Amino acid sequence: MSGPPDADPAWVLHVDLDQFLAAVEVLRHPELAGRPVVVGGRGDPTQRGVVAAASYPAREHGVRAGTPLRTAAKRCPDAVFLPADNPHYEEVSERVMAILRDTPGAVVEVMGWDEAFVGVRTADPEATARAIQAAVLDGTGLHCTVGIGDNLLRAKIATGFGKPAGVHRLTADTWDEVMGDRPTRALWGIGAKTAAALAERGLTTVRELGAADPEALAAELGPMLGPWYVQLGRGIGRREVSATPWVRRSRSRETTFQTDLDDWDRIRTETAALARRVADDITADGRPALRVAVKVRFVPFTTRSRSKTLPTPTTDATAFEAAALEVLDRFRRGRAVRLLGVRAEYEKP
DNA sequence: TCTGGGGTCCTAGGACCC
DNA sequence: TCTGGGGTCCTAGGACCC
Repeated sequence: MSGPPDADPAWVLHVDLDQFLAAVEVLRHPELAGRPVVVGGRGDPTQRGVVAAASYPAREHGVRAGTPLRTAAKRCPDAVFLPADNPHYEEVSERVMAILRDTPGAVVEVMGWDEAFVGVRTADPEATARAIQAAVLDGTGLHCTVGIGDNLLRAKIATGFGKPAGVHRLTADTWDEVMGDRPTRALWGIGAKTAAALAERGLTTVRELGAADPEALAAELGPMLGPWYVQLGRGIGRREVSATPWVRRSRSRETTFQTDLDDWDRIRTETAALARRVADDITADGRPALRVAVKVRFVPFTTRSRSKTLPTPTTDATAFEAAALEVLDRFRRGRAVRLLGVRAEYEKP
């Protein structure tokens, strides 16, 4: 499917909305502009919960996604705390994605509420990036950053250099110069645990990882993961943006309780309620569940899961609930519980 | 720092079958 | 009788991402 010889080159643009949830809240509460805004949980910093998004003024106080709300309130007492309003964010996100799809010649692959890859053929990707920024701002009032790359990995990483509201390009030509000396943690797909595991093997920088032996890492870190990490170190990744609609593999609901649960009857009741919510979701999806899983987080924070393949795939709420309770009863009782979760798994697409 | 909620994919061991 | 090898499914856990 290569184009004519003089066709414009293919580029991957990674479009990422800046401080998305906080920006959306400021849009509908204009008096909050310029103030530290923290979105997360029920919007009550005395309750259990973490920050889903913080505005830049809040980030200056060390508040970021994942910070416990209580901690955020200590670090930034002047912050405005708001509950997460997911349905609204979904709606705004849809409008943004529609704007991206209106980009001439664009293939759009949505990655989440606030980001998407856009594949385009052009001689001037920066111009396309600026046009997208202008269209998104004009259509929604939101700012975004655009990373430009010769594959998805590099475009995604480029975005980090363009924040906020900028455009940045990262390609094979500049990879080593820009990324070579950085820690492996800077790569998309390498988290704290993997970075530590790599460091134990003497691989601390992106350059070192890229020069590592894939076979050796396969033996130590997994047959697929090991070689993939080396590819990451080299900046190699998928080049084609896919517009194929995403097909979900599972549905889940979970709750952290404000006070720990001791009573097993109550734990069963709560599990049954979660199972019914999941059953509603799978009914809405119109796909039978093949498997049910129950997750229990015990005090202080030990998390365990149990699951079973259903004798018959089902969308029936009563059967699903009964199966969830059956799985729950396989846990050891007697320890206090802070979180319960129920998940349904679908057939592989 | 006292740690949400919703997802995806990979790994490894055991069961089971031929 | 004491011993193969491959394939697939099931299950639990880990790691990562938004």
